[in-house]
Amino acid sequence: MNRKARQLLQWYDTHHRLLPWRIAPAQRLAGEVADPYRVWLSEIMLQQTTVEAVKAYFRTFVARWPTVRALAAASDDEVMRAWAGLGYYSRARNLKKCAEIITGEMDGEFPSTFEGLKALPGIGDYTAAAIAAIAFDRPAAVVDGNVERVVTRLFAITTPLPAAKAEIRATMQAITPEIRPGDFAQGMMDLGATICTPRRPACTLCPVNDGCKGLQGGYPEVFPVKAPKKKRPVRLGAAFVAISPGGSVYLRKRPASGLLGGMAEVPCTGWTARVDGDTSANAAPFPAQWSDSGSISHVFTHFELRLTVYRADDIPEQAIGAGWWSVPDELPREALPTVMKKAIAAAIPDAFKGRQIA
DNA sequence: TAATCGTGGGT
DNA sequence: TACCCAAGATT
Repeated sequence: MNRKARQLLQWYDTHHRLLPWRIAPAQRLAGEVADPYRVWLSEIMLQQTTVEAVKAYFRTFVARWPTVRALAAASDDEVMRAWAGLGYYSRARNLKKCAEIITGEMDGEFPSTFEGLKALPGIGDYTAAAIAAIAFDRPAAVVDGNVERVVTRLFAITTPLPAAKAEIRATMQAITPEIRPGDFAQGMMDLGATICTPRRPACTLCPVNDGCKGLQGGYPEVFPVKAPKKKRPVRLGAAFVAISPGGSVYLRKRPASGLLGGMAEVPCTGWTARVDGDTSANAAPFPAQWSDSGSISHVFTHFELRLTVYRADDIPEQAIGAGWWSVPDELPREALPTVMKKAIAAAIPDAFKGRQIA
């Protein structure tokens, strides 16, 4: 085993984070192996998402669906409702698809190889390598944002991301040990999350500082070098909150693909990342006494959306298109993305009973 | 390769 | 305020 891997594993043994999806150290030392289902579920949830945000969702999911078979047996809507608020909703759609494939075509067993895992929906290079290493003890090169930072610093890689990805992966592969590859991968990520941080890394506490080219150069924090990013446009639109005499809100389902695909919404004008929508009450989905309830702003990855919110009361609970009327008690359990909860809360301040929306 | 795809927290 | 960042995948 190479020197860096040995140092990193020794550090991980005493400094690893205790997380709900990891097996306890004592169990690990006793030879117990991680449950591939829990590893997979956590890795999907953790894609571009902070550990803190994932913890509660992970606990909810495993309590409700303890096995991949249980998840496969759930309805699409149940899964989308449970995922609401976590973002990147294609992950939830692919999660369900993947569970169905594993249950229906693989006898409930996850593939144990990188290639087999990567062929499944929602599993790309990172996730396939992570599951292979953590759940199946395969020496796959696990490269996430933490590893990109740690590796570019260790080896002073000056190629900008994303062009540097191939070089980083090859370097990670070269230092990944045959023994304990899963712990090595998790150790690299823990190191990036706690010591080798984006700003002001704690190099004096780093277990591999003796061989770090970035530290030797004097400015480890300049790594990884990244290509310049474009600025985020502002888009406009309107949202319409129709309320029945009983306090129900009219909702409809968004198209299965694209932004917020498959999630619930209040009727909106046709805003997209590229095009503004109408912001006037004239654009309402049906005629009513629409009154201005102010506006909300929501920041997506690639654009900012400003919605003018309109409200209309005492609308009879009649059929309108393909939507449905959601009673007050059900509203918090609908598959509403955060931007829609904000819009509804602008029109009905206590719609979510003071619960934290964002 | 470049866009698309959420949300929350930190500085 | 305005960025940056977070266990990326898909098209």
